[in-house]
Parts: sequence; structure tokens; C-alpha cells
Amino acid sequence: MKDISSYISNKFFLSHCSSKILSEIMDIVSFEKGTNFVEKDRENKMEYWIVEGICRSYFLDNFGAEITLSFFTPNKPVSPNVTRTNANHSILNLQAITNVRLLIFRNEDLMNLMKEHKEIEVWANAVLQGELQQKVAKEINQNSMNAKERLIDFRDQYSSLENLIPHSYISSYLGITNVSLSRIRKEIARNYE
Amino acid sequence: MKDISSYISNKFFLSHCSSKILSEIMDIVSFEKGTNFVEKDRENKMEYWIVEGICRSYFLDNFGAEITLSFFTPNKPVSPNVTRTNANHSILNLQAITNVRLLIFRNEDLMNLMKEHKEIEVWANAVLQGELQQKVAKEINQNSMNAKERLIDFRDQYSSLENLIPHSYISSYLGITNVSLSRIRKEIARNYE
DNA sequence: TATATTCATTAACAAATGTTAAGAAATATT
DNA sequence: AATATTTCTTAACATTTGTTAATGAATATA
Repeated sequence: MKDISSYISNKFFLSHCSSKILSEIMDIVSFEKGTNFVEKDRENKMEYWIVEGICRSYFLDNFGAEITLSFFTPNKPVSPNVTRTNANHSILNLQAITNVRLLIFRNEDLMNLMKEHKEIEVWANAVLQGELQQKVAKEINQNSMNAKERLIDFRDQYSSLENLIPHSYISSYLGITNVSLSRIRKEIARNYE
Repeated sequence: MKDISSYISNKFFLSHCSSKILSEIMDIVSFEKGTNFVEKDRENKMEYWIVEGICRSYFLDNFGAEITLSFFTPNKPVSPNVTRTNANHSILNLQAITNVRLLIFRNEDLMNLMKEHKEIEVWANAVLQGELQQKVAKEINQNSMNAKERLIDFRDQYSSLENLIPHSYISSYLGITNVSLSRIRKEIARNYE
């Protein structure tokens, strides 16, 4: 990318001034498909923003199976550091599902900018709030919909993802087995015949 | 309560100085069993801390059924404002399950204190982090355990609650029906005969 | 205390989801 | 292109969970 500042101005909905300031704490970084760029229990003090590609957060359950918690798509933030760390150590893995390009910056640098720049503070709080809202929304879905409805909802939220990533990521995200996902896919398809 | 400051000092694990400062923005308030002291879609800018009694957060699903999201127990915070509001409006209901006494204070007042008092900032961030951690933990449980295991886990976390509150609150929290909860209760009990 | 009301349990059955294993389809490797 | 590997689908069957309705237990109200 030639100009981080103008990318930010476009995608963060911030003034040129704030964008400029923010861009100075940001770097751009690329990871290959499959890379775990944050690992559970390792120290992590960074924030990420997806420019290109798709990521997910996941952890291993008691049987060693990977459980996907969230997907992250282009021009959106990855979960804020505070929501996925404990004493600066990650409580889950972040993985590039495709080749990705990310904006990366230190959480501490952002905190400092927030103190001095009201617009950046408002923006950062909105990002946090958006993340929390999404968590509550998912919890609500999980508790008030069956698997079929959850898949339909997933398709609304992540329209192109289903044909792009392994279904095992999706099934564990929905809290069902691969087999069950396959069954539900077929059932929904049958309704449109 | 005679002295909020000394209560805080005990339960918040803060210095006397910070406790004194915090106590000055806090009031104590009582609600009767059943009171919805925060209502969905209403403006809310407050933070709460439970001194005595039990509360829950809940919402109504598409069929009008109440779904419990969290329980709150004595000497612990209620979910921080930022995790349960959108543009200062509540995204869920907070209800007193028993008669309760709460510490109540304005989110804004806390934010101001955080800026000037490092110890209070650290404390407040820890409260937020604890809440987020709990959310991730619940999501993990929900996705990697069956209902029986979730009930056992619930009992670990909220040892006395099961005999104190309506089971419908617990079943919706666990994401199952009352009938299923009853069945699982019996099955677990049978193992200890 | 008697009655009404709400809540929890149980049973019978239905529906959804999990488990295992086999085969088909897609993708990667040689 | 041929083969190997991984992923997805399907089937058969088991288990879990939901639904409805009846009963019993606990609680509230008259």
C-alpha cells in the first residue's frame, strides 16, 4: 500500500488529521495462509486491522479439536487486544485463513494517542463497543436459534465465506459438527429447488 | 452500610487513598426482588457493583421468552457499562433476582478518575478484562461441552445459585429447556446414589 | 387453613444433532 | 496426467435435546 494514512482516512471514517497521526504508529505486515500470527499463552500487545484476506480466532478444546470463535474480514478490526488477552498474554490463537495483509500497531501507542486526541478516543471506543456488541449478538443467537437458523444468519453476516474457507471452521463456529453442517446445507438447498 | 470507602478497600483490593476517592462518586441503592433496574433500549450511563443479593442480565428472544445471559453475585461487579450499551442505550435488561443492595456510580465519573489515578485505571481495566474473559470462557464452554457438562460447570461457578433462583433462569443461561435441565439434574443425581 | 398459582418433575414421543464409517469430490503432490 | 491427500457428503444408527401434556411439589393468596 502506498499510503496508510489515506487508507485509514477512507476505511476508519476519520479526519485527515487523525488519520495522519494514527498512520504514524501503524505498520503493514503480511502473513501467509495458515500462519498463526498470535498464539495462545504468548505475550501480545498488538492491535490488528485487516486490509486484505481473512482471519479467525480459535482455541483447542479438551479433545484437541479446534474451535473457531470469530472470523475477521477485510477493512475491519481484529478483536481489540483487551478482549483477547489476560495480563498481556493471549487467551486464543489468531490465524490467517488466507494470505493476509494487516495493519499492525502497539496497543500502548493507541492508548497514548487516545489520551490526546478526542476523535481517536471516540473511534477506538467505538471499535471496542462494536466488538462487544458482536459478542453479545452471537451469544443471543447461540441461545435462541437452532443450527439451521444460525447458518442462515452466518451467511447473512459473512456472505462469501462459506465457499472460501474449510467448513470445519464454520461448523465449530456454529457449535455443531461437520456432518451436521453438511446436512443442514443440503436441507436449506433443498428448499430452493 | 456505614462506610462505603472501607467496603471498597476490602472488596476492590485498593489502597485506602484510591478507595476514598472512588467512594466519593458512589452511592448505595436497594432494589426489591424482581425489579428491572436497567431496561433494554433505555438510556443508561451507570456502573454497578453488587454488595448484597443476586442479579441477572437477560433479553427477550423472538418468541418473547426470557434468555438469561449472565448472573451477578455479591462482592462482584455487574458487567461494565461499555459491554452492555450502545450509544448509551442498554442492549439488555438487568434484574434483581433477590432483594439487592448495589453500589452505583456514573460511568463518566469513573472515566474521569481513571485519567488521574493510575491505580483506579488499572482496577477498572481489570474489571473490564475480567468481564471479557468470562464472556470468552462462556463461549468456549457453550461450544465444547454438552448440556450436562455445562450444568456441572455452572455449579462450580455459582455453587449456591441452583437452589436459590428459578430454574428457568438457569436453563436459558445454559441454552437448554427447563425440561432438559430437570432431566440432567436427575441424571447427575443418579450418579451419586 | 384452604385454595389458587406457579414451578419442577416425569413420561411419551418427535426432532435435532452426534458418531462412525464409507464413498465422492476437490485439492495437492509427484 | 496419475496418484495421494484432504475435505465434503451421505447413510445408518445412537444420543441428546425439544415438545407437549400430565402430575406432583412448592409457594403465594385469599
